[in-house]
Amino acid sequence: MFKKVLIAEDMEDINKGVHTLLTELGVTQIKQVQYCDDAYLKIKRSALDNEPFELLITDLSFKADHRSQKYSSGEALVKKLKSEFPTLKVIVYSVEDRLQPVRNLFNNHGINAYVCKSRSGLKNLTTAIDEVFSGATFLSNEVSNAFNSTNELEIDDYDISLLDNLSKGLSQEEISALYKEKHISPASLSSIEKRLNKLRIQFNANNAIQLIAIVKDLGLI
Amino acid sequence: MFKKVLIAEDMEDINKGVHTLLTELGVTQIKQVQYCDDAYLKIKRSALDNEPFELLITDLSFKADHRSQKYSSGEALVKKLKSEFPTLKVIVYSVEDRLQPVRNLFNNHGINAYVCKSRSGLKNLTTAIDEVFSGATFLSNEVSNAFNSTNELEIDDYDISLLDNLSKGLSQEEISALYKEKHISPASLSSIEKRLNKLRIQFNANNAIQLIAIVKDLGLI
DNA sequence: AACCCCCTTACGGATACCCGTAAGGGGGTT
DNA sequence: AACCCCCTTACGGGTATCCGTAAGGGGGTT
Repeated sequence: MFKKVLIAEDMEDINKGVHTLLTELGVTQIKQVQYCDDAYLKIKRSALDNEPFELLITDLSFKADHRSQKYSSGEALVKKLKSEFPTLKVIVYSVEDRLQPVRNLFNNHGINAYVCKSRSGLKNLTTAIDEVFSGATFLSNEVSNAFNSTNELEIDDYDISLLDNLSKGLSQEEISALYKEKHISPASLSSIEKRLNKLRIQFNANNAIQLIAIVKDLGLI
Repeated sequence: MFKKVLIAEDMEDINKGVHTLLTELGVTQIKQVQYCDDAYLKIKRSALDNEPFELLITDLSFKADHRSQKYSSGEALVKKLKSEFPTLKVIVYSVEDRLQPVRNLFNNHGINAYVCKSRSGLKNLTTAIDEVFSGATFLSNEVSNAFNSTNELEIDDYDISLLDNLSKGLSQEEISALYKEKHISPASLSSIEKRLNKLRIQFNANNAIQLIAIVKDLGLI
């Protein structure tokens, strides 16, 4: 079993619950932090001291408060840590159950497990820790179809950018002008109309208003 | 202090944390449930047995699973309970920090306290329990300006209905026709346009698209 | 090179949205 | 009754959107 584990979780009750679990699993060195920056510093410090953490269990969302943070989310923290300490195992433990963010964490940041906080969250977390310790990955069944491929979308970053700009109040013509300026292609009004038309069909929306409402609900923007 | 308290919270780790807290506060009879329907049944049962619960601490969101539920959210549960057992004290303990839902819980359902889950969640919960026990109400400072009046809005149910129909893809003309059919006033296209114009100004939106994006973020619809 | 496919772009018409102006119609005040 | 205020409604013009059609252009195949 892991010997040295760090828990990053801003809510004290959950933090306590995970700590209890780890103790039961026989982890001897458990540290807890409530801020992302503290997590980074602790892991950095331990690495320098040649007593590195083997596993990080982290939440995704950390409420902002008076302390200003360099890393404001679990995602930012994981991104930084995985690039600097590739051997560190990371389990994300979050309520987030949208597929897109989960895919992103695996594909772009290389996390080792994703566990949804839920009724059986702690049980899943136990399994995840076992799996990760044995070198495998783990995915809660709430989000198990994140890699089902056939699922939703072939919506790319361009589509997201389009929807995002729309939701910010830009007209399609303004988006066109913006893309021409930033040399993003396609930039013509006509192409933007076409792309939005495709998205409307894909999401079964009558108009741009409903389209934005739908993708907001899905958490795409 | 309260003698008999029920905790309704689907996540086992938090549930456990709250239980520990209550024990430390000297509450002798603590029951825990992970489903809204169980909460209702337990409270009903205890009332019939003349050993009623004095306090309910409940979450708002309960993840749906295989068990179909009559009350799917903490709000539905609270609404039902407060109408049937007006003397039951209710503390809502949730991550939700949008002002509108909080206002709604106090104004329409008569809850006694609202505590945001956060770093200092358990501490706030302790205060809330004390306050409620002494007959007062409590509001986490994360949402303390829910009743600041000068804050946002005088947006009424009509506005919400308008925004909701817009987000469902209806054109303004279709909404007009719908309102005429359902005898909702004002129903004319002109009035609907005016109302939406007011909302756009109020929320600083360039167009209907951005307006919907904003009110979705605020959780108004 | 000639060909084909797909993506980008341009244009035009129908519809919807945005905005100002103005007329009708209660409800309360004098 | 006459007046005023506010809300509802009607109408018209400008702009944005939705949607079809068609022309240009790069990349790969024969």
